Amino acid sequence: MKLTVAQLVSDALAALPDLAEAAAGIKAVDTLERTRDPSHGDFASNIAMRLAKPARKNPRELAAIIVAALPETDAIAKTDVAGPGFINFTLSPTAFHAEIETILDRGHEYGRRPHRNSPKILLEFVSANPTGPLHVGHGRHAAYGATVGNLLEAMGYPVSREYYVNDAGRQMDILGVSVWLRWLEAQGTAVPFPGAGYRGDYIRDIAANIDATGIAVSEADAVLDGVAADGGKDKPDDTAEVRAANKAARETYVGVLVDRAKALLGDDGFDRVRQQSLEAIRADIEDDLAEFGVVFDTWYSEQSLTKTGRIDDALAVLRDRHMLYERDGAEWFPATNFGDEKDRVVVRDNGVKTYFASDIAYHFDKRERGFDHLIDILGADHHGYVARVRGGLKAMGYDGDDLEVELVQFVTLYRGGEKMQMSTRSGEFDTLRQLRAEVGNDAARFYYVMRSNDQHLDFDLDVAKSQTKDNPVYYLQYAHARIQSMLRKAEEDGISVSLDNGLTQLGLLELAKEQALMRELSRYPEIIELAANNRAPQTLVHYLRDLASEFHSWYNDHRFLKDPDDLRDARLVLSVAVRNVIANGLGILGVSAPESM
RNA sequence: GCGCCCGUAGCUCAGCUGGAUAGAGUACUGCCCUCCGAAGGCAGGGGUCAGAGGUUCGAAUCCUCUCGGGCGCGCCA
Repeated sequence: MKLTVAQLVSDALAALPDLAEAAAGIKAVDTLERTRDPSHGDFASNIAMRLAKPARKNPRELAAIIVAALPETDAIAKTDVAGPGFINFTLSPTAFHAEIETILDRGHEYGRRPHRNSPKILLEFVSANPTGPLHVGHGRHAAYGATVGNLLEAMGYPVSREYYVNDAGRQMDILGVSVWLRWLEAQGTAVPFPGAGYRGDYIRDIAANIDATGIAVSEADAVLDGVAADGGKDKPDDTAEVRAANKAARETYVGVLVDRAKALLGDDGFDRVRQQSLEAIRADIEDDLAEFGVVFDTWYSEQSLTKTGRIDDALAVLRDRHMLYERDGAEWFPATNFGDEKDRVVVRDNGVKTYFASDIAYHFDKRERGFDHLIDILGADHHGYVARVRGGLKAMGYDGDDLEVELVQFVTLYRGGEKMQMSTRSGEFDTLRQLRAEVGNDAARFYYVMRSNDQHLDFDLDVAKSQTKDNPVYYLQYAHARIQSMLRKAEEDGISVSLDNGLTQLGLLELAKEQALMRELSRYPEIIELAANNRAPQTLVHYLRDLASEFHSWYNDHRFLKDPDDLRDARLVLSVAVRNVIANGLGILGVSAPESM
C-alpha cells in the first residue's frame, strides 16, 4: 500500500524535470510515513521540505507543484498540503477494500515477500557452551534469534540458522573429568570432587548412562597420585583475596585431575568420555530448543575447525596478507589497526592457538561457505569481541559491514514482586526447561521478545502465567479465539455466511472504528518490514496488541451476526482479515493462535 | 582509567532511523453483560522525554559535555 503511494510520488517527480537535480538520491518511499493523526490522511510525505533547500523554493509552494503533477488514480481520495509543507494523502475506500481482499486471498502468505536468492544470511544464535542445560538467559537468545529469523524469512531472504558448539578446549576437559569422577563414584571410587568441576545433577545422569567399554575403574590413590586432594575443596570465602586464591587453587586442582584422567584412561579413553558427555548435553539442548519451537539448520562444531584445518587456513590468509606478527614468542593480530583496544594473540608461545583464532577461523569459514551477511546474536557481555572479530574479517579482505552483531541484554526473573536469585548453585530456578514448564512455551516466546533486545528484561512469572487481560499474550490469543468462536457460532445458528458476498459489500463498513481497523490491517506488511530491518520483534508485538485492541473495541460495540446479510457478510470479512493478520503475526513470533481457550 | 549499552507517566516499557498536540500497559477512580467469548469494552487524572549546549524549517530521536545505572576490558573459553 505504501509502495503504491510512493510510486505516485516518484511519477510526479519524474514529470518535473526542474526538480530532478534536487531530488537525486531521495527515494520517494523514504519520504512517506503513516500519519499519527487521521485528520492528516493516511500517508504523509515530507519530500517538499527535503527538496526546499536544494531547489531553493518555499516548501509549501513545492508541495503544491508536486501535488499538481501527481498522476490520476482511484486509490487516492484527496491530497492536501499541510503544516510546514507536508503532502498528506488520503486513500480512497477502494484502496482499503482491495487490501482486505488481498488479506483474504493470500491468507498465511499475507505480509510475506517473494523469495529472493540473496543476500544469503547466516544467523548464529544461542551457541551456549555444551557444559549444562540452557538457562533462562539463553531462552531469550533462542526466542529472539528464532523470531528475527522468521522475520527475515518473511522478507524473502534465505536464512540459515546456526548453533556454534564450543566443544573444544579446557571447559570440555573439565566436563569430561567431572563425568568420569561421577562415574568412578558410582563404581565405588570416591574422590574429592573438584570445586571447579561441573556439580549439577545432570553430570551424574550422564555418568550413569555412559558407555564405559574399555575404561578401567581406577583406585582413588591412583587418581590422586601426586595431587593435593584438598586443593579443590571450598574454603570460607571471606575476602576477595581468599576467593581469588581459592579460585586459583580450584582451577589448579581440576587441571591436575584432567591430566591424571588422561594418564589413566589414555587420550583415547578420556576422549570417549568427553565426547559422550558433550554429545549428551548437546542433544539435550537440541531437544529443549525444539520443544521451544527453535530449530537450527546446522550445529557447527568448534572441534571441526581444527580437524578440517580451517584455523590454519585462516591464519595462512592473514599471514599472506601480512596481518600477523611475532612478539615474545607468540603470534599476534594487530587488532588495534581495526579499532580494538589492544592487539590480540592468535598463537600462544607454547604453540597453542587461542580462542580468538578459532573465532576468526569460524567467521572466515562462514564467508567461505557462501554466506553474504553474517548476523551474530550475542550476550551483552560479549560486546568486547565485536571489534576484533570484525577486524579479523577485514584483515582477510572482507567487508567488515558484512558482520552484524545484535547484543541481547540480561533477563531478571520476578515472582511475587521479588527478584529471583538465578545462580546455578542456589538451584532455585534457572533452566529454560523449568521456565517453559511454569509459564508455557507461548508466554515464554512472547515475553522474551516483548522488549527491545538492548533493554534489560524483567520477566514477571506471575503476569506471564495469569490468564487475564493483564497478560498481553492471552489478550492477543483471545482476540483470535474470539473470532474463531464467532465464526463457529454463525455456523451453529445456521447463518449462511458468504465471504465472497462480503467482499463486494465492503462499502457498507462506514463506521470510524471499521475504517480504523482497515487502516491498521493495511499496515501489517510495513510492520513486518520494519521489524525485520531493525531486528526488532517488539515492533510486531506492539502492533498486534494495537490491532487486537481495535478489534475488541469495535466488536464490543457491534455484535453483528444478526445484521442484514450484506452488512453482516462485510463485517465477517473484516473479522476474518483481523484473524488472518493476528495468526500470521503470532506465527512469526512462534506463538500459537488457538481456536478456543 | 578506557570502551559499549541504557536513562521517556507512580511502576514496566513503545516511540516507525528527524516530523505535526510525546503514546500503550499497569496501578488508581467510576461505569457497561436477559445478548454472537466480561479472558472484553468505555471514561478520567498522571510528563522539565536525566541535565546543559549544538546541528535545522522541525530533536525524545543526530552531535558534544555532565550526572546516574548496567556490562566488558587475559598468551581463559
